[in-house]
Amino acid sequence: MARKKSSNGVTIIDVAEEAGVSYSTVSRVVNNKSYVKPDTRAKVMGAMTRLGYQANLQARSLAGGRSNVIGLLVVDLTTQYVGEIIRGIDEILTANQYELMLYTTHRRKTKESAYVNMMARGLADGLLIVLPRDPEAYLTSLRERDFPYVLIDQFGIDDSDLTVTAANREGGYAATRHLIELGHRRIAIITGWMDMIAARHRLEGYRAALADYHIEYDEALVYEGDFSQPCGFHGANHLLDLASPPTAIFASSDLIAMGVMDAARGRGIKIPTDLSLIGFDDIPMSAVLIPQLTTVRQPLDEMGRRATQILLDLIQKPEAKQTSVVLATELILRESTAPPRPDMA
Amino acid sequence: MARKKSSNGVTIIDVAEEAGVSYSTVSRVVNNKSYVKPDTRAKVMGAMTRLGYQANLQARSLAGGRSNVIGLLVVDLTTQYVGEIIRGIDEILTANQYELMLYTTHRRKTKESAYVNMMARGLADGLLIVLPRDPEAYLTSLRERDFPYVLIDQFGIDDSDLTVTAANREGGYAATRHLIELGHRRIAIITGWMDMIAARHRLEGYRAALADYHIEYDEALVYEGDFSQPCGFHGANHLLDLASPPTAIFASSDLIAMGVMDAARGRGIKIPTDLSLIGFDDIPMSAVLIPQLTTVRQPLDEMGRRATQILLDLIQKPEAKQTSVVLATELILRESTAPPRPDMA
DNA sequence: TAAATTAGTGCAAACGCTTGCAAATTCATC
DNA sequence: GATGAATTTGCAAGCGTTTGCACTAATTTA
Repeated sequence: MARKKSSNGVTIIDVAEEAGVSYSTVSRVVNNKSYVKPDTRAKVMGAMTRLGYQANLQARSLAGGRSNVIGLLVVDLTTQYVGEIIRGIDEILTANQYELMLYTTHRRKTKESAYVNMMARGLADGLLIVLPRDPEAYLTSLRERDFPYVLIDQFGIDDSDLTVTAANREGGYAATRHLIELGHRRIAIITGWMDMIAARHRLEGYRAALADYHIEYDEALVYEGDFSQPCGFHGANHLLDLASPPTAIFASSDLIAMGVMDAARGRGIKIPTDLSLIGFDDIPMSAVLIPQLTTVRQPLDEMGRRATQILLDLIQKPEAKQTSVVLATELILRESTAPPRPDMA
Repeated sequence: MARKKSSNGVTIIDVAEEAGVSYSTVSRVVNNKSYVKPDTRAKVMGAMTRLGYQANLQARSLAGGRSNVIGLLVVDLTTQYVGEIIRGIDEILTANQYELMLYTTHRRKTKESAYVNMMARGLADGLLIVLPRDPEAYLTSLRERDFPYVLIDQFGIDDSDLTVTAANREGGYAATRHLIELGHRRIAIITGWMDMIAARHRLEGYRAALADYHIEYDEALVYEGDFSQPCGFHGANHLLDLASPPTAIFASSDLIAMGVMDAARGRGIKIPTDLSLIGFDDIPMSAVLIPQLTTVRQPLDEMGRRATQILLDLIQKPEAKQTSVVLATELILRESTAPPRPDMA
């Protein structure tokens, strides 16, 4: 192995020499530990900046048993979804001097376990897991060895799992109620990918709202999608072809709603005049669509923030009890919903 | 510090004991090093799986001088752009048993340097840098200490910097020529964020094509945008308000094109009948727009792949000379372009 | 003023691994 | 059946930190 050591050398020992103290003192200064005389501290600080000292994370982690790195397990990065969450995670991590190690599982999910193990083996101090495929395998192992982790937008297998989720059910309810209150009675839903709990909860909210307002649940008005734009397009075409088409559509994601818009446009159907449309997520783009999309906002960045904070607390004060969090969703009223046309109501 | 050692214990020594060999032998097995008797190897392998051994990356890196981790420096994660690139990076990294460490710089760009230093200090074996803001500062330092890195979608400060970029100029040329060949003469462009080299190159391609076909360059037809959808919307409205409006628009990004579509729709202008539109990037969404967007495909995933491969080569065979890469862009013909209306041509 | 604290510092032993070197074993070869 | 080369293994010295323990110096306290 013709590997040159890449180390650019300046270690804690060099600093110690330069400052004329022992290396343990330097370590104490670096870590803000107890008992260092102000003079000494100053001397060491001086030496550090003079030499451009930069702690070696590897060594620190090996010796100290912690790495100041958080692992993040994610399905996929090509949607804005995760990006927003990461923005929140990042914010908290930066403020706390932690680094982020990313792993996307969009390939073989069998490798998830190996990765998690590696992480838990010293590479990371804690794990943030977004929407895992089938976490049972490694979650058990993490729990056994008491390794800190928090799940995002996914419920745990075990009650003891800490999770941060959005109030999807309430969001679905709010969206549907909004349509009902506008006067709609034939309200369709295009669901998300039903493997995901979020999709199921949004549907549950829809059903609950219908029930509360004594509107009969009609299976024909439920189109099973997968959160994507194409499924919105197809779903809308399917629904609008019904003998008795809906006057409003609740799209389980903004992407779906965009597909619906395309379909409506293709058929010369005006939104919101002829058809009301409400989305879910409030991705940035929904504010610039024409018409601007009424939707349910899901606080993704806040989810990232909260999850990270919980994880850090878990790491730093293991004795304190943490609890799962469900963040409120918010109805964002814009232009895509209106009362049904009198002749259609 | 009430930190329990999170190590779940099984080290190379445990494996050695279990297998009845010395720990150095185990190390050699793990690393596929020379000179291990097949029997011994088998015994060790057995012991490893029995004990569930998992190498401790920290220790390995400390001792061996390499970490099998690649650092990735990125501006922002909330667009698909980086996601696609990461997909490619990930592919190569996984195949080569490397891990990804992510750093997004959307906050204080002053910290970029600190991060890069930390990485270069042993945390990572190499660095992939996507679209850095102002890399001069740390690039110099990296170069000095001979630390491997590759720039993506950005040109180096120094000729010796290795970069992977797309042929933006050629793409801009191809897009414009396509419109010209359809018969358009008044062709507008909405540019990207001109701080970025890619945006400037696309514009250059546009100008070059006009020049080659002896069409006069008209500043009034150049709207300076920033790659975003809103700028496309405003740009289109501005351009279409001109006394003599364009019959075709070259949008420097698909997002811009979507904004143009919105604007056109708002004005009752049909694409491509009344106005031809071509985008750039070929984000997945552009295939599902109505009309489907003609665009110039930029191979983001391939860019990630190539950059990663170069970086790995750089690390593994430092003696081999690597060269920068410019990847071809590709004109994707779909529905949003057509010859100009006879009365407008 | 002596004894007991407390603050400040240094030494050395890990942490889990890689790797150069030397010792031991094998295997041809004569 | 010995000789030398090639193969296989083990030992020990780090890699750059953190941290418990011991020690000294500065404060209190009685």
